Amino acid sequence: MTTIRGARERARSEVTAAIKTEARRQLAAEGAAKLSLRAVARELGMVSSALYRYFPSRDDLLTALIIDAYDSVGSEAEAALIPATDPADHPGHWVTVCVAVRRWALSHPHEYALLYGSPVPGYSAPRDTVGPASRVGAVLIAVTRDAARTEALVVPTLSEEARPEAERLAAALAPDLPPAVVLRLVAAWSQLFGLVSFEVFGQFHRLVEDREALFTQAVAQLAEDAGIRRQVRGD
Amino acid sequence: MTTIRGARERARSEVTAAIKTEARRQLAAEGAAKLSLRAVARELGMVSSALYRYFPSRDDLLTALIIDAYDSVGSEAEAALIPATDPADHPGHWVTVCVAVRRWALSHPHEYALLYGSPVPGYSAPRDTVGPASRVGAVLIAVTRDAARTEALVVPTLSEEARPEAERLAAALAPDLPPAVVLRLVAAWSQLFGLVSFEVFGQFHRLVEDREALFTQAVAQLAEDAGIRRQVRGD
DNA sequence: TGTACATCAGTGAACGCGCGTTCACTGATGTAC
DNA sequence: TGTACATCAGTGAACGCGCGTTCACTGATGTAC
Repeated sequence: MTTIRGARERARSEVTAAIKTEARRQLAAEGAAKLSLRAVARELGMVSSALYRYFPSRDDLLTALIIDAYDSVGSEAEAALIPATDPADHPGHWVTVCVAVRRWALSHPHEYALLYGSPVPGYSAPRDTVGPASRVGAVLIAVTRDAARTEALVVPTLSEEARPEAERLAAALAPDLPPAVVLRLVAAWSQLFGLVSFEVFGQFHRLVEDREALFTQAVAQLAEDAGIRRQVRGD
Repeated sequence: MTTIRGARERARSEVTAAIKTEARRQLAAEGAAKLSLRAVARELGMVSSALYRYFPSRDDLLTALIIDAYDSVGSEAEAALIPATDPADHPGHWVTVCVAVRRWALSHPHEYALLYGSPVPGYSAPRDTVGPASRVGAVLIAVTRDAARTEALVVPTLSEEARPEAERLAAALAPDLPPAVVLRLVAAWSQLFGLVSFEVFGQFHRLVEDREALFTQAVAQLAEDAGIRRQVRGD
């Protein structure tokens, strides 16, 4: 069929996009709690019941926004790796990715809160969010893998208590990496968001001034603890 | 005056306590968003307007709960230090404190979310919360100070970029400790809550099984990075 | 090419809900003389 | 010890708000013959 999509189909995707855009605007302005179907419809000059042609409920709209937001941070993190920097500087790559995540969070605080803050009461994330939610973690794994490939990875110690979990995680996430490293990657991943959350949620208020300096030193330490080193010789 | 407190005064503090208790119960059951003055009053067999004799607004009630919650984690953290363990094992003390915080969080998830999750929209924490909010951090400083006193503290490196902030933080929080250490303490403090938040907020769902093992290894690493060591000789 | 029918976006009214806060009041407790 | 007045906890009605969701409907667009 060479027919262009009919007017109906085109209109449908345009309106869907407009709803998401307006919803995202309200989310950014007021936070997830204040996001309401009625307000979105009002702003779009529609009647609230009309939105039900596009999203079966408020939760489904929220889910769409969550997926978009995960994709938004995820692609920022991925993009941070692209500029051709020193290919041997693996710790530098790691820090660059973390800095990109922090920057995204600071410029999208409410979307950040939706992803990494308190769970929205009564809402439970459906399966579709799992993929997009793992993109940032995947980038951290990629950086580590790259270090391993160029022999710039020092395997850290692994206690007997932590070994079983480390092996499970490695099998699930990166079977090509040493379990001790994967364990630290998962911990580092959550600690990265601890640093970001404290800043975004205001815990550093009147306490830390140069937050970027604190952040940079801390994430560099995370890379080091995971075993990521600067590459000594090119191969 | 040797008079016992009059009936009015006694009644007042009893009712105030009953309101807080019921509010805390609803907070624990449903989360901060669902906490309403009307529901609390209903449960107490009062009329909603009566609560205004005790708390001038919903936000003031929330503030009281926040302060209580900070005091609750804070005292758990402090209490974790008391049992007479090996006094030379500073890293062990550190881990014990962190474990206590994690345990409190897991058994009070909604109160945890109120303190360390997304800020409640439209609510801004008043001054009175600052003191209680710093108790956990103060315990971590105390552990570190104890290590320093017994020469079990190795001062980490400090980059030129981070030095000014490290010195500011040290001056504000613990002038007796090396700035490099204080910088890492603040970072560790936020990373500790990153680990806890990911667990409480469900990010480890279907990913990490033995969360205690992951947690323990990660916080032990935080202590090490801050320079806290086992004491070699008694003094 | 024209007609009959099916699809579906959007309307407008309604249901039922719960919330925070104000206000004039009643009646019990406390206080000063 | 008794009386007059002040204080204050709690009542009940009301204000004004906004929400998610359902449902019978109209009218335009698309499709099959």
